[in-house]
Amino acid sequence: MTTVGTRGTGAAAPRGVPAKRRAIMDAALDVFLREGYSRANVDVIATEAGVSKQTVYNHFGDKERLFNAVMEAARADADAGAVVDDTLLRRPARLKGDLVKVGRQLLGVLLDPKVSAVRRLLIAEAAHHPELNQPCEGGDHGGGLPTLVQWLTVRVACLAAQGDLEVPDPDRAASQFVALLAFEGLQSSQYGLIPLTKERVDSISRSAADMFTRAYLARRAGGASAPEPVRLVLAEN
Amino acid sequence: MTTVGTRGTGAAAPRGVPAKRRAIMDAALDVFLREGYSRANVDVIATEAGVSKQTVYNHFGDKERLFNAVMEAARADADAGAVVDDTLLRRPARLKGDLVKVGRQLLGVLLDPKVSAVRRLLIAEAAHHPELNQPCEGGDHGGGLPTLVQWLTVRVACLAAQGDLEVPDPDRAASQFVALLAFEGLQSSQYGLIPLTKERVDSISRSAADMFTRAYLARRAGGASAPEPVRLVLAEN
Amino acid sequence: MTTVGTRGTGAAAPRGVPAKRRAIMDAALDVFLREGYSRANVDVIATEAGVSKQTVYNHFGDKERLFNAVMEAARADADAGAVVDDTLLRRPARLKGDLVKVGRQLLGVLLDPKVSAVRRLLIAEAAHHPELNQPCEGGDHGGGLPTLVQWLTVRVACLAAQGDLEVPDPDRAASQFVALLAFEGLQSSQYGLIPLTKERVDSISRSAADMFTRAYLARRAGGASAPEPVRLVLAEN
Amino acid sequence: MTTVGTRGTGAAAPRGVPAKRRAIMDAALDVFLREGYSRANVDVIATEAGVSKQTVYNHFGDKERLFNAVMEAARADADAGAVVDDTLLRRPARLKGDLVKVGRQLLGVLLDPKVSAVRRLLIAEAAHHPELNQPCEGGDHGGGLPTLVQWLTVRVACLAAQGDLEVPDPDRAASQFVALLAFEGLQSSQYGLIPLTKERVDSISRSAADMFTRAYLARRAGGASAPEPVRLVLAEN
DNA sequence: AATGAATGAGCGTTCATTCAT
DNA sequence: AATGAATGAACGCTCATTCAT
Repeated sequence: MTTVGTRGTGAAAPRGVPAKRRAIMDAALDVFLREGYSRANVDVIATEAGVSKQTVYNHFGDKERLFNAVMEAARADADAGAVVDDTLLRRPARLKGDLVKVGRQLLGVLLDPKVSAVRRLLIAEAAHHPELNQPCEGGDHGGGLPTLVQWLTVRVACLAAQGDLEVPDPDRAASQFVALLAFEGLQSSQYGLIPLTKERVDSISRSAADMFTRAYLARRAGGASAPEPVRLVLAEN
Repeated sequence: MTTVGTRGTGAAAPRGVPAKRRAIMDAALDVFLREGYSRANVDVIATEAGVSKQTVYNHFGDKERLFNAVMEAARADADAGAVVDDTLLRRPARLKGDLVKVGRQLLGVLLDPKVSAVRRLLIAEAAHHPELNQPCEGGDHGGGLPTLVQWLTVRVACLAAQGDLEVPDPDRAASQFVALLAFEGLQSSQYGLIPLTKERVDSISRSAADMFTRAYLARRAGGASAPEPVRLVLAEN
Repeated sequence: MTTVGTRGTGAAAPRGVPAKRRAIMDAALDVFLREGYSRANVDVIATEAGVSKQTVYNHFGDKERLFNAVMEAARADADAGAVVDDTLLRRPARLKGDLVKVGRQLLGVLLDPKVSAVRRLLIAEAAHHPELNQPCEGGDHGGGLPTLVQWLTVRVACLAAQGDLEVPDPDRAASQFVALLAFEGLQSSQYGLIPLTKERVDSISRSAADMFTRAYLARRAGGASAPEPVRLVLAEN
Repeated sequence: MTTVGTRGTGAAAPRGVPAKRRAIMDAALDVFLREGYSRANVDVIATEAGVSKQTVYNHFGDKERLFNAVMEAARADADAGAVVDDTLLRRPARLKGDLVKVGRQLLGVLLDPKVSAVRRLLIAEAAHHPELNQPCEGGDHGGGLPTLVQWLTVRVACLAAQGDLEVPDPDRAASQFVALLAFEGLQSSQYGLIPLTKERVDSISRSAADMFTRAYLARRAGGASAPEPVRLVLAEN
């Protein structure tokens, strides 16, 4: 028996159809991200995948469908990787500090080179491949943003329920925090093309956390992160 | 007289080198925005410009330089169009309402179909045409954002100087307001691909204005723009 | 059975890769010789070879490499065809007559239309394709000259060893005989462009043979073609 | 008066029609020799001549006629430059040495880079421009060979008349001497593409002179240029 | 006579896709 | 299912030539 099943001979060099399909998709993603859709060359994809060109066509029909399959998978991957430390934002006393940490982590996944390349490609090809952006409502461009916003929404809602935050709409507040981080981060890094310095990441995160706490931190006695006397004055009213 | 001089009969059909150059750039912008860089066909550009292909090459050397020239001009145009009503944000009593209006106008210029197409193309080609995004620091992608932020910074600083706002850094605050608007707007509209409903624009603008005022509105007696009961409740504490 | 295997029905219409490669090279040689390198049109070559243009590029990469491959093969062919009657120059008594015959045959292969066309093309493109003329030392331009000179050198050396010729350097003498023939022949025929009359060929051959015998024939008794008394005197030593 | 006649303002910068015609021809010759006919670009010629393209067309009609005019002039120039020291071959005692000197000079003019380039171009384009080689009978390819042969013929005839040479046909003998030099020189130098070392030139010249004297030197007392012992023996008679 | 702009045909090369094995 | 060879349609760019000034 020469050709074995998918996991026949162990993990060393998986053979068989699924492995080839996977190799093609990996190579295709690389090439599409590197070159863009129309510059990408099916020959190059086949070569980098180690298969013949016809095999690519047998599996995916044409370049367009290959692209769609690859980008869908890429976005799923990006979503899977969009996680932050789940222990954060659980202790009110550390709220602002945790927000900064959340910001740093979020910028990390958001500006990850591969995730960024996916996002740029989705934006680039949005007009020519309408089916790409339909499924994901809210118009996410490949960074797992909905996942992150959802997580943050829950945390904000909890903090609000505990009285630590004063938010009229936790979902909106979560989105706003992400917006502050993401917009600044994307603009500064040319949509992920040039990496941000650690200082810049910190600065962006602190700015966002600062505005967020200014806006939504509950104004009660001992608010550590709201030392301004004006608030006290306001409270007197 | 059939053939007129260079500036013969007026604006009806301007002749001469500048007019041709202009026609080429207009056609090229159309085609590039419609098709993207590598899909764009120089033949089509020439035809749409009403000139021969070699005339395009005589003027611009090659496709790449044509692209650069066109995109540079497009960004300049976008910057020129990036203006909001300059009478806004001058009367503290109307601050929040004015912020909402500023937001609506800003989203209008930001999501203008052509401006959006330019931005998408700049993002799409950033990796292959590094020279495109260098000049503009802060990494602007074709929406005249720096211009708008600058204007807003001035207004914020004035309001802060009058004591109406309490902002540690007017530039940062202006950027944040824009970030709230722009990120939400871009995500919702697929980077300008699908127009936003008037309601969505209003919603985004109000959310941004709300967060902004929550964060930065000075808390002094008679804060007209902070009528939320929550604060009153808060004041009672 | 309509479509046959690679080597199906014999020589009638050979199929397969080698046959196509050969067809391309044949067509390319024809076109290059007819038009020169830069006038030659790859489309025409493909059509004359009965293949598509991309097949040409699959096999040879680009026009330049196709040219190099074709010219190398053409020179090898020319060398293979560069033979004269090997029974000549073996009998001293017929030396001069044999030299004339050698001359005629040599001019025949030298001025063969195809060989001449190859030589003209090699000369024409020498400056633009330096790799073409490097391998063959002595700077041969496609007529198998080294082969012929080598053969002649051997014969001259043998005759000298027998005392029939008096040559200080057989190789040089052989080259000189060829030079006399070739230069006159090439000049007269416009480098093979216009065929030489039989009379002209004879005249050139006789002149060369005459000078050769005058210069190198041993001066001993009975030298039919050397009636000068000096030679007789010389023979007495 | 701004534009003056051809020699208006002195030799510094000749103006006027003839100067322009000359400038075009000079530039065209450069470009044609450098690039060959079909690679040569009329735009480049015009630019190098310092005139506009249309001026080229006004003067010469089209590329073909420009080429013909230029090549005709180039051959005339080459003929004009084809001279050797006219004091040579006048003293029998120095005959062989003078032949070597003639050979060196002849190789010098024959392998002059520009003359060689003209020759290569004439050979290259012979098939496509039949009118180029018609006028000059004997099929000369741009080196002034007929001129040199003619001069040499006269000298050989004189020497023969004096009894120093024994030549059945001075014209043929002169051609043969030139053939020995030229063929070897052209082959060795890749038709003038790579310069010959001084040693190689000497070697070629001596070989040709040696064969020539062996073949045609009159065998009488005092043959100064035949130092071989056999000849000395011969001289004793 | 001279110029700069313009033209249309053509060329080398590439690419997504399909046959034949 | 997989391969290597083949295809035809484009595409970016160039060039000899001409028009309008």
